[in-house]
Parts: sequence; structure tokens; C-alpha cells
Amino acid sequence: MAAGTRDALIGAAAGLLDGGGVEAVTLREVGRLAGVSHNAPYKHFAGKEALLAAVAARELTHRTALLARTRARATSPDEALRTVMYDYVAWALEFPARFKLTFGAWKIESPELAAAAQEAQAGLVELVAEVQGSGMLPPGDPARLSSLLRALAHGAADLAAAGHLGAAGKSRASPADLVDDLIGYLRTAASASEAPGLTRPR
Amino acid sequence: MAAGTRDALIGAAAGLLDGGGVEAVTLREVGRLAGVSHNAPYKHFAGKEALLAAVAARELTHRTALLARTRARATSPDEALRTVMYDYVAWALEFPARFKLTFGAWKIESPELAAAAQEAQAGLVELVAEVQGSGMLPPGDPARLSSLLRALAHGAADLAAAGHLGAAGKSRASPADLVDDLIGYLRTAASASEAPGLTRPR
DNA sequence: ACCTGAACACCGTTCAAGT
DNA sequence: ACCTGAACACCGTTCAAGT
Repeated sequence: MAAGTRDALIGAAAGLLDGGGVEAVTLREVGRLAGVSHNAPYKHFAGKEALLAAVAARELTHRTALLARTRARATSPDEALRTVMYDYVAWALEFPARFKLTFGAWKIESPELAAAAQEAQAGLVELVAEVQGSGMLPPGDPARLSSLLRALAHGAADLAAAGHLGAAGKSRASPADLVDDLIGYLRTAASASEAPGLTRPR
Repeated sequence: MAAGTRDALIGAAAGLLDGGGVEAVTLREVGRLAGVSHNAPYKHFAGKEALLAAVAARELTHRTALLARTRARATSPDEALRTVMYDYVAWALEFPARFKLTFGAWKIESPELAAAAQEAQAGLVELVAEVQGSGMLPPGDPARLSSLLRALAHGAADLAAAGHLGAAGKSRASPADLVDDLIGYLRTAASASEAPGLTRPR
């Protein structure tokens, strides 16, 4: 009640999203779940797209908070990075609709959403820089290396959520397996770049 | 004319897809573009979802043919792999709606689509195995390594298409840059695994 | 400031017919 | 076998009111 109609609408939309994907979230049903009429949402959001952007912003904010908590609790930057990557793919597999919505293409200008996205990215870059400092990742621009890590996690999670990872039952690698593989290769590359007589090609 | 109504419907749907995304492809508009009534599609497809699956299958078949042509024309497996990866991200950036549709989650059972997906994957696995043979990629299960490569390309392309790669103008890495980075790290790891006195951790 | 009911244009799908 | 027109239930959005 005290939560306000706006938050109730966002919550109802998130619930419908989890239940049946984006196509299940209908402004009319959202209003029904929130206990208001089917066009009350227009007093809080410019339209359906704006409501969905608010859901995505809330989700991104949650993810950023989780990342900060993981960093604070981890015993090492290396462990924190792994946990963050695992959390990312686990989240995508558990809530595929939220995942797809959050990283969809937004036609709408949402400062709230843009700010949340930037903060999430900044946290990962900081973490990657820390791991580089401990020698477990190769040197170089931490922003670019974090883009590589994120792209891998994102792609593995998206393909797995859609059932496009290891089609036949042959060698089905989970997204977490691919995360492990990448980090392992990067660690090997980091060691090689430090080993005497082995320099990276310029 | 001789193309048949079915192909005309698929072509019309693909055109609408490119013009304004999935939400722009409407069974009624598809029929209009194909010169038939708004419910003629039901004589060729079970419903809207089935028509979209047919578009995705056609797209996947095209991509598989392109991959085979790239392999045949390349001067080396290494060059072929790079070209295939670049083509993948370029395709995603030029036709984001087709890309998203093709690798979306299908609730529908489409043998045509499943067969096309399997063939596309098999081609990449063969290519990766060839590159491994030339020592430019680390050893191991080629299916798993190809999943890693594909997941990176997929994630980089998807994030870039949605504008989520390198938010601020700071260090915006293109999907192709990330592909280069990954292949470079893998090559370093492959060299390290061959270098005497440097073994991969078991 | 927030909400409502009626209305409009649109869509996916079904059905009874037509050839 | 393929196509059509009418109809049904649904949706996003707008508008004139209400408190």
C-alpha cells in the first residue's frame, strides 16, 4: 500500500515477465494485478515501453548491488570475478525474460536506465583491474578486458537460455563451463606474458 | 509469381523484420505485401510463430552456406575462422532483428529450424578442429572450443547491437576487436602449452 | 494529482463459404 | 488445395470526466 502505485505496477510487470515472457506483460493485466484500471499506468509512465524500461532499470540496480556485495565478501579479487561471472549466467538462466529485457535495444531515452547500466559496467571494470593487479589476468586496458569477459558471459548465457548451446547431447558445455574455460585461457596467457623469453606479438 | 505464395510470405516477413523489428511484422501486413488476404498465411503456416520460424530457418541456411563458401575460399583455416567470426558479428550489426529472431527461444517444434541449426554448428566445429591441427588454437574438444568462440561472438554482437558495449565514449571496443582479442589470447595459450617447461595446470 | 469508463484503431485467430 | 470476408476476443492509446 505504502509502496505506491508506481512500484506496484513495476512489480506486477516483473511478475508477468517471469511467468510468460515479454508478450505476457500487458498494460491491462498489469493494471489488474496492481488493483487499478487498465489505463492508470499512463499517469506514471509515458507508455508500455517506459514501464518496461523502469523494470529493466530496477533489475540493473539490483545486479549492481549484488556485484558490490560479492566484491566486499570475496576472499580475493580472482574469486570475486568468478562469482560475478557465475552469478551473471545463473541469473540469465533463472530469469531469461528479465535478462533479455534488461539488455534489449531501447528506443526510449531513459536516464535512469542509462545511469544504472553505466554503474554496473564501472563496477566490473574496477574488479577486473584488481584481478590484473594480482597477475591472474593479462595486462592491458581493463575496460576492454572486462568487455571481453562480459561478452562471453552474455553470449554463453543467451545461447543457453535459448537452447542453442551444444544442440545434440554430444558435448553440452554449460555457460559456467565456458566462463571457466575463458578464465583459464586468460590465466595461461597472463603467465606466458610474464615468462622470460615469451613476449606477446606486437 | 512462380515463387509461390509461401516464399512470398517469408520474404515479406523478412522485409518487415528489417524495417522495424519483430513488432513490425504483422500477419495482416505480411499478407498485404504478398498480395493475399490477411489470413491466407494460415494455409501455409500454423500461425505467426511458425512463419517466423520459417524466416529463421531460411536465415540459418543462408549463414551455413556462407560459412561453407568462406572455408572453401580461405587460404588457411586460421584465416577462415577469423572471416567466419567477423561475418557473424557484421551480420548481427547489419540485421539485428534477423539475428535476434534466429537465435531466440522457440516454443515451436520446427524440424526445419533444428536441422539448420545443427548443420551450422557442425560446420564451425569442423573448422575449429582444422585450426587446432595447425597449432593456432589450444588442443581440447573442438566442440567445446567452438562453443567458446561462438559464445564470444554472439555476446559481443548482441551487446553491440543493443548499444551496451562501452557505454561512455571512453574505450569503445567493437565486436570485431573482441574477436581479435580472444583469438590472440587463445593463440598465446596454444603456444604456451607447446613451449617446453610450461604445462597447463591439470 | 490521480483515477475511471468509453471509445478508436489495430492485431491474431477462427469459421463458414467460395473456386 | 487455396483463398476470402465477417466475426471474436484482445491489446495500446487517447479523451472527456470525475474526486
